[in-house]
Amino acid sequence: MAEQGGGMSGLGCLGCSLRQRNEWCVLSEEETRILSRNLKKRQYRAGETIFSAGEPSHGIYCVVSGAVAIRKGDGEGNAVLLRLAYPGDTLGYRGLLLGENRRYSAEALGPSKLCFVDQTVTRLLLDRNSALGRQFLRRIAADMDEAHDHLVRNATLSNRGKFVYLLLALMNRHGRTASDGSRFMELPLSRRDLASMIGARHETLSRIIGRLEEDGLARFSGRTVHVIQPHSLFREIRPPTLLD
Amino acid sequence: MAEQGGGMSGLGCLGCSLRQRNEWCVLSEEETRILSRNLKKRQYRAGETIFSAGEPSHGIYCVVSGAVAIRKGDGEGNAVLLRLAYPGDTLGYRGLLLGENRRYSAEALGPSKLCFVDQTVTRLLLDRNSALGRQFLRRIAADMDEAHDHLVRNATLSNRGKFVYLLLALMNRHGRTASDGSRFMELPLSRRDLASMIGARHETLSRIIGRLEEDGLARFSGRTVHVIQPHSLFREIRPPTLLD
DNA sequence: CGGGGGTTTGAGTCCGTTCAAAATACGTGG
DNA sequence: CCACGTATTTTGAACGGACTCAAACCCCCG
Repeated sequence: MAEQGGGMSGLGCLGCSLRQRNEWCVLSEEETRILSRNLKKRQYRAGETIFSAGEPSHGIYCVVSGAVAIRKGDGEGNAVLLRLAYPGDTLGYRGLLLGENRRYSAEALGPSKLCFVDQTVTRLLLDRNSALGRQFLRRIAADMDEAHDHLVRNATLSNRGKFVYLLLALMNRHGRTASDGSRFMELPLSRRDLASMIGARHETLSRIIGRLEEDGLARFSGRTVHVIQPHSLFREIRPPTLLD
Repeated sequence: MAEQGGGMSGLGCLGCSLRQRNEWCVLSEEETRILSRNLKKRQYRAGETIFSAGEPSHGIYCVVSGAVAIRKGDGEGNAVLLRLAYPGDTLGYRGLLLGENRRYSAEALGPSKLCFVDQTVTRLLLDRNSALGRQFLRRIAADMDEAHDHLVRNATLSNRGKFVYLLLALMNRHGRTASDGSRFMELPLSRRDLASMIGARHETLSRIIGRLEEDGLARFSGRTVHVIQPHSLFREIRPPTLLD
């Protein structure tokens, strides 16, 4: 039977459709077989933690299906949701590269499947195939850009602006377009987590959501969001530009 | 004559003391000579711009002496000072890796010396010596950690907290300890830039500085800062922890 | 001496937080 | 299937922080 989102049982990584799009795509058939034989695939339940901050890094994870939340604390008990990871994303490469303990934790948002690749196997492949290292470089460089953009938005936008941006980003991933052109989605996150992503209290987020509804920009009901005119949300974050 | 902070004229990179501590340290003597022959060293005046966002990436820069401000705009004219780069730091590797235009700009804060390494030379060395790629991976991974910590602080700390943190970080780089144990420094940045680093208006920063002085935590006069008890500043950002 | 940038200060307003309580959804066991 | 307890979400009121707009100030430089 074909597995959902992942590979065909018999072929291992060779049959994994994700491999086309992530860093492992540069591996030869032989190398891919090495990878296949040495990874552990595992199913996680919703809310289950994949790894936690502070524990030693034994290898990297590759998201096969589902979604994963990357959380990071500041040592005072405050935890922030840094970003979400989706099928094809690779987690935990930094611990591997720097030989440090994990600096953040990863938690399955819904039922999710992940592959674990041991440190020694990764190193082996990294040595065998120098293109793999280059792929990781590109990946991290892209992640870096994202983090920097995030920093700029945080310094620039209001809480409302940050939330609107987040909403549009989530819509890109999780949204579907209705027949009338409006868009809707199931939020993959609790309000608490949404709030922590924009660095605000959950009460504040509640009010922001309230105001967004008043303004007719979106309708929220439980975890489903409905955006009538996505365009008007864009105007929120790219505000009154006179020349445009 | 020995050059300040950099290398000895005759030896090129081989004599560069910085090489010990940055990613180029893994190059062989032969490779280092290739590097030497193909880089352009240049002096920048205070405020001079090294490269700007949007222009194509032709290579990477290595800070030899001085300090460099990394600025990034959000497309609306708001520019944020992301971080400072110091001797030994390498700039602009992302454009190189992703083959994209520069996404931020770099400006010399004071008189600074930088080496420029062309794209083709970097690629050549990257191909010749796979350890160099690994070094860059480690470097970016570390930068990434820094960016993520920055994100968490932004989501967690108040403006005052963020500024105190910034002050302590700058003190680490630029500070000197007086005979009585207090510490002082020349700020390398204008208040405007300091404000943009914590994502606040410059007026707000002024008031924060005022309050810091009222509270006896620091004394500001022009660009010189004097911190009597650095310890009490630490208490500001690692707040009332009961068990400690 | 007169700009001009950078910096400080002031007043008013809005936004975001805190603390507290009510309302709603959710999962479990009866 | 319902009742219950728990966790999440919403709402309220009061406070404080941060922003805007504006004016004054300062200091350096021509």
